[in-house]
Amino acid sequence: MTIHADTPPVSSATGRPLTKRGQETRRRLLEAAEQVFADLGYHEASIVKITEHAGVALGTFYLYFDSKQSIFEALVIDLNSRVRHSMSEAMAGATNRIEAEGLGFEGFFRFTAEHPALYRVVREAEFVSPATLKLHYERIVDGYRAGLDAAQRDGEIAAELDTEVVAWALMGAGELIGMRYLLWERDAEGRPPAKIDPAVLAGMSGFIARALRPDTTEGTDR
Amino acid sequence: MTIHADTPPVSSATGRPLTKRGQETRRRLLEAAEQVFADLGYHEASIVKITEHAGVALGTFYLYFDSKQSIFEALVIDLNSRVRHSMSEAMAGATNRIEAEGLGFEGFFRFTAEHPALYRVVREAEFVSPATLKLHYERIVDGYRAGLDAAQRDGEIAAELDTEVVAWALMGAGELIGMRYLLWERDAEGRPPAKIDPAVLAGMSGFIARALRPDTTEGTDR
Amino acid sequence: MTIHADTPPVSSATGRPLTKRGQETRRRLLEAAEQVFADLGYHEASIVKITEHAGVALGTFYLYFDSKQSIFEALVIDLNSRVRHSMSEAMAGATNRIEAEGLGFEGFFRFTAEHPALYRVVREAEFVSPATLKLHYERIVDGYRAGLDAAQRDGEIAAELDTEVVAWALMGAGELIGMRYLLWERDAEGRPPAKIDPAVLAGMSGFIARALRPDTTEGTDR
Amino acid sequence: MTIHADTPPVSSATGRPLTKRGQETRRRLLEAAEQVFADLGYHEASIVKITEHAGVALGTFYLYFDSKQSIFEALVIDLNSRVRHSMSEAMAGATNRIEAEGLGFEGFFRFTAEHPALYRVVREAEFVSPATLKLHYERIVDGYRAGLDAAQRDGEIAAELDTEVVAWALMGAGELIGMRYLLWERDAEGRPPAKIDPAVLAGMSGFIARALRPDTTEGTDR
DNA sequence: AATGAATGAGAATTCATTCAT
DNA sequence: GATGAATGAATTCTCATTCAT
Repeated sequence: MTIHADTPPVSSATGRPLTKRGQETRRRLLEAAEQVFADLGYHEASIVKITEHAGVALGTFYLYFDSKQSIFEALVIDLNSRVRHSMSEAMAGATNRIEAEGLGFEGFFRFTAEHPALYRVVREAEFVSPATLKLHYERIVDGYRAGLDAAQRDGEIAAELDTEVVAWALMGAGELIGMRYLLWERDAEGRPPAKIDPAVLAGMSGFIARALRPDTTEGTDR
Repeated sequence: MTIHADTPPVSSATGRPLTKRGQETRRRLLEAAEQVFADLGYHEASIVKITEHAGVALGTFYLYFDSKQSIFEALVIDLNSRVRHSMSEAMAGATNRIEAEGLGFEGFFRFTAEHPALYRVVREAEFVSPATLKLHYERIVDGYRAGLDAAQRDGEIAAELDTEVVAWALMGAGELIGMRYLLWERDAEGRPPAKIDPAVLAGMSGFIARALRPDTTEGTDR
Repeated sequence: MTIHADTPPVSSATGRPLTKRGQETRRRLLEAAEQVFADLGYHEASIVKITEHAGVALGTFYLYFDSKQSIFEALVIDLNSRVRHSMSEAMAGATNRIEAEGLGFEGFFRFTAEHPALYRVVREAEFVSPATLKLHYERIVDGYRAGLDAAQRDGEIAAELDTEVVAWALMGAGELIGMRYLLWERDAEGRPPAKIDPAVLAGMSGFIARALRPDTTEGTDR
Repeated sequence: MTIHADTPPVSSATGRPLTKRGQETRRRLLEAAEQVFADLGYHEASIVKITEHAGVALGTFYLYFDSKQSIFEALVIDLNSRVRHSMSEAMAGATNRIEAEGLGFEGFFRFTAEHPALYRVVREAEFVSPATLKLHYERIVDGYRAGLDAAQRDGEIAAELDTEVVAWALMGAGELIGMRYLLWERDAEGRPPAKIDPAVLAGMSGFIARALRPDTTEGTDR
């Protein structure tokens, strides 16, 4: 579970650049935060728990982050860049847009299964840091939408679709499917599934394919 | 904003049946809680704020509810029954299933616009009371699914759809659309819209209609 | 060491009027605060120490005061009204203004000896609550000045004196004399004096009398 | 604002003599401390702020001073020697003792106007380092008193005055006048006065002159 | 000499819950 | 039924000081 930063100019809470040792400590705090937030949610998590998990003293936290909220925001942003990375990687092998959507969801679900923090943390962000939450969704939706727009231009999906609305709908669909079939699902021994049930993924992909496909017959769009 | 209980045998925290005066107090507490939770979210809300809003003394709260969590759960359940009522009412006028889905969403969005608490409160429930959250979603999804199953039997929607997966996807899609276009949207004066933008609703309905429509007669496409 | 309030409409931190029990608790907190601030100064004092001294729980403090600063301000104001009371009582028996000034100082020193908090607390107020400090000094100075003005009108003290400047000078003189000869003075056993050394008081009174006395001779000026 | 030390054998916290570079660093720390303490008071000041202001690293502080309290004491002592220097310089031109007192006050006020730190810092010393505070006052008072004693011997001031008490009284009077008319006074633009209002100085000098002047015999004054 | 990361005790403050009236 | 004073555990955050580099 490495934190690969979108934010290479890593700096402390006071804005100073960090020494190597400092960067290492900051990284440990972020990883601990991911774990703790994922396990307990934002409100049950505490800075004490994060620092204990990270193996540093309480005061050390404040060398790197201003507050619980600020590490939370850093984490959401980090997770966001990782999930998008995971999705675009998954979509790379697609031969057409509709297939790409399916693969994108697969990447999304894979990331979710491996990082349940994403869900928990993001959904709690609504009250904690609405702007960050918005940013998170918008970034994903923007990516979706760009793909849908391109596909529309190429005639691979129906021209009449409102790509923005569709992108938000797909985002929401994916989120709830992930919650239902990954976070809530338990096998016989009460363990969460390592990956999403292929049947569910197929059902989801089929649903999307049907919604997106261009209107039949001789001449398609508009 | 009346609380019309699904739970008519209203009783106090101690399990005793309530006098008329008691029922009135309980109702005022629930209404205050809806307001306060909607405004502040679960964690920022406090029992003092709820009782102040309700115009009763702090101690009175505990005559009616065991804890902060318990009034929260009561509220989620109440809201759930109200939103489902709102949706089925909206769907009543439909002439076919696909139209019904669109109308159902309209009802859902209308309720959301009028009761933003639903969103906020429900999404926070994940950590506060996961079982209640599950129950909330499952109740709605079950309704959806029953409709989809019936429609499938009647050939009004595609037979190959996995109705359970579709129901969860639609639930998620509706939730995020509502969040994006109702809760986050602001007009020029910074006021939230009273109802959802018809274009968005149309986009959403079209999206769903495309996804659900049966495959064209003689030869299914693709 | 009773707190006799200038502020009879005693109310809690939230502004509500208090029950009898509440008033009693508030009083105990103020008395404890006087003790603790006097012993330790503002910064070393802590709310825990105050509540322990008062024999109430930590949280109880916040039912009555917003913050450490707010109880401090309440205390300064209370002490101010008490010291002025003590001074005017002492001056009551005087047959002329110059004698009154001497007796006023005596009252001031007596109060200081009995309530060392006044000094300590007031002098620390400069950074903690400058407005309160100003108010404290101004109230005393205003009293002084009014007396001096009246005496001037009656020809009991020199007409050429700038009564405002003199009032501030006397206030400062009294303060430092009190500090030096009451707070810092220790007898053979290391105990503070119960009252000021009469010789010092005489020296001080003489000094003031000389400064204030009207210019000699036949006809007082103006 | 140079720190001209009374303590030429400057040494580090460990007692070692300092190199030239070390002396420079120490000086910068003291100057920064004067600024920071003056602006924020003792408790709000922090070592980080002092080192940042001085442009050195945090750890460097402890090469030169044992603790926050120790730099504070060094500063009080430095300020004390400077204010006394300023006063004796001002008194140098006097032709008699009573005039000298007036000029001394003028010097005191001038220093105060230029170095508001003196006040703020000294008055906070009561709890932080009582011994240092005592020392500060005693040094000034001793100077005063020596002058008064000499004047008494020469018959320039009244023989019956208790010079020690008078010296303390004058010290206190000067302090409060300075606080009131320099530190609290603000012109129309909210800026502090660069020097004391001449009318106040005259009022103060007159007050002192009256108090000190020898008793008439046949006809002394004016 | 200088640096700055790390420490951890201690401070203020909040709030769900209890209970005597 | 209703009240509201009291509780105290838990939380966030600060900062003087230490020490390895």
